[in-house]
Amino acid sequence: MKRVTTEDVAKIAGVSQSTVSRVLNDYPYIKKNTRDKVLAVINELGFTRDEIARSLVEKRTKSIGLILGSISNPFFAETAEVIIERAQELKYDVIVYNTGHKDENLEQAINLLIGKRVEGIILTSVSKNYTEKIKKLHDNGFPVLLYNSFLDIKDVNFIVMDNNKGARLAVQHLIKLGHKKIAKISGPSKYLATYERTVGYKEEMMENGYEIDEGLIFNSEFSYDKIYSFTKKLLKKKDRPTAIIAASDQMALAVLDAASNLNLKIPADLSVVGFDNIRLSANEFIGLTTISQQMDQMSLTALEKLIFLIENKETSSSSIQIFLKPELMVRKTTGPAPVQD
Amino acid sequence: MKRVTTEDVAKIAGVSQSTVSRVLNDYPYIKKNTRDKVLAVINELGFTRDEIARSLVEKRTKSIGLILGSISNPFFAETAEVIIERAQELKYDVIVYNTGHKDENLEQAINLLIGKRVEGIILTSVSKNYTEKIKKLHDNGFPVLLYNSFLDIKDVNFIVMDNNKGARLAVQHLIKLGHKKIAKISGPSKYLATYERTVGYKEEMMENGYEIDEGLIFNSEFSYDKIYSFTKKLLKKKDRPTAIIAASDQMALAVLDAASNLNLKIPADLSVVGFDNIRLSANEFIGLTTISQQMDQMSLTALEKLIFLIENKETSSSSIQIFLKPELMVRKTTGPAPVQD
DNA sequence: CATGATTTTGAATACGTATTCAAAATCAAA
DNA sequence: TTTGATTTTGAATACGTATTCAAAATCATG
Repeated sequence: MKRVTTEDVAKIAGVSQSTVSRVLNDYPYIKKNTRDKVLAVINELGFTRDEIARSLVEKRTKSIGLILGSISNPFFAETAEVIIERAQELKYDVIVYNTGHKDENLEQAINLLIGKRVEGIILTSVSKNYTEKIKKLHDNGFPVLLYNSFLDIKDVNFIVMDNNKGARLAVQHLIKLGHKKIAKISGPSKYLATYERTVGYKEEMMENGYEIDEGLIFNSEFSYDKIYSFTKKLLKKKDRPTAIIAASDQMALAVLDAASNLNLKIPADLSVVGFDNIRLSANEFIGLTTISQQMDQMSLTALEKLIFLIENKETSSSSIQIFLKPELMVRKTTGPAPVQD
Repeated sequence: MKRVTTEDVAKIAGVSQSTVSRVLNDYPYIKKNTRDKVLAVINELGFTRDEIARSLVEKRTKSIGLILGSISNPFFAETAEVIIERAQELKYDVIVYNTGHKDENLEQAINLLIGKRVEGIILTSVSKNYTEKIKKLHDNGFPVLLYNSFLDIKDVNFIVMDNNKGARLAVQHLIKLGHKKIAKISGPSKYLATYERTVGYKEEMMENGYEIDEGLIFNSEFSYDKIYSFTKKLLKKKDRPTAIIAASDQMALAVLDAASNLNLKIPADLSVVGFDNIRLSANEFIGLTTISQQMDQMSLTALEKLIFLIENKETSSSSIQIFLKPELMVRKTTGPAPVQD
């Protein structure tokens, strides 16, 4: 499949390469006659412009990078969907990487994306270990946007939920329902969001006069199997918790699964709260009580802000820092605390 | 952020641009001395090779396109995850598009990807309307792989499940459980897979001595809301079906949701079978009976076959056509037919 | 139809890299 | 040391496009 170039088109149309290029770019000063001739040849040969070559001279690739923790988690999938669709509308394409929450993959993904000259990157799930790397990118004027992920860097662009508040909402809700033994299963401790939520949980517990039982706070990888088996172990204990706050809706599903395996009734025996409000949570068959992140809006904003950063790189210098308000969505997986023996 | 080029590096290191390029590409004949000098400068300046320029001369982009129907459907999300991760290992990057099952988006995505000079495309959800377009690509020697999607084109590469057989498995299972009124909610009729499954359904019904009730066969878009409200209407009827075969697990979830809303017990009042076997289906809390597509293997194979096609474009000419065997996964959403009044 | 303004075109160049070709430097052997 | 082979380097060019700059063609006006 020999590539057809503007040169080829030019030769056949009997004009110069520059003229062909002009036709492609809708230059004003082209005789209708030649334009038609060129377009005809373009059509005939099935010419398509080589965007790679174009990128080289334009110094623009019209593509962005999207680095996700794990696409199979609906939180990321739904995010990706919104971002990718909106990007297509804006004529950007999206190179997606999936880190599987592994730091080395994140590092590699960033490097490859920079090499491919993407014009900006949306990053989810950035661990504390990468603070320096992100800072350097940002300081170099490269548009980076942290999504649902927070780092302690001055001026870096991010869009996140107020994690502390989110955790507090979950705790408040459960306390109101009479729960005293509330477990918290968090994500890996390398994420700052994890830390903040844990702090929120602790603060809210204490402000309500409960002591913090460190034995009820866990960090875990985002692996279904790990959460599942871990939860089972937890729920088999004599003094098991009556409620569990999971770090994400997906985790919550694994928790529900474990509970189901032990024949615990939800919410009669156990209340479960998730985080994210993925679409599935609203499914009446499941009805997961959760802390909503306004995902659709968050991801749409993320994309648009990134594009804004890209297209106003020179002029604007202010950074974008958005905190979204979390919201409690009460559904079927939470209920009054059971009277324990 | 002025870009650092090999030229810049060369100047500072006191060598020629070609030498820098050679160092980057691990050419054998470079004096240790100069190599070290160059590498030092590269490091110091934070040089990263411009893969765009490289692509232009190498005539390779090391990137592929992935066109999905809807990433928020776990079937596609899980597929994407496997493909993207394996691609990263093989040093390819993946430009993802989401068509939302809209033909015009598919068309645009293909064009943009071709423009970006991706070396191959994995396509899901290709409607019949695009047979010609795909055929042309394929005939031009461009590596295209249809994933879970079938078109009536000679020699085109695809990897699909045996849809007819899959539908038959579902029907067999339900018939064995005593169901007589089995509804089939299919995807849009523009997909050949839809057609094949419907045929499988009909054939199996007839071979078991049941008459085909066209009033029990429906085509619907993959929209949660549509499926939900449609199913509710269907289930409110006096002579409602006792079992429903959905076109995908995600659809099945909407069906379950509708049933739940009507207070129908699953599977006592209604049996539901899905298609795909997304991970969530195995969740004990849900336990969806479904037809498994061996998704992980299917997507891994898809990527590797596409790469094979790319890297052996010249030599090999045989096409890749893989039919995977569907498998029935019996779980909690199917049970004996209720005795109806 | 001459003139100047305007429209239309082509030749040449740049983008950043890899590679060819030839020259320069180094080395080994006599 | 000289020779011939070998290693190491640089200059020039190509990849496919966009754009500058100047020349050619066309037009309007007197």
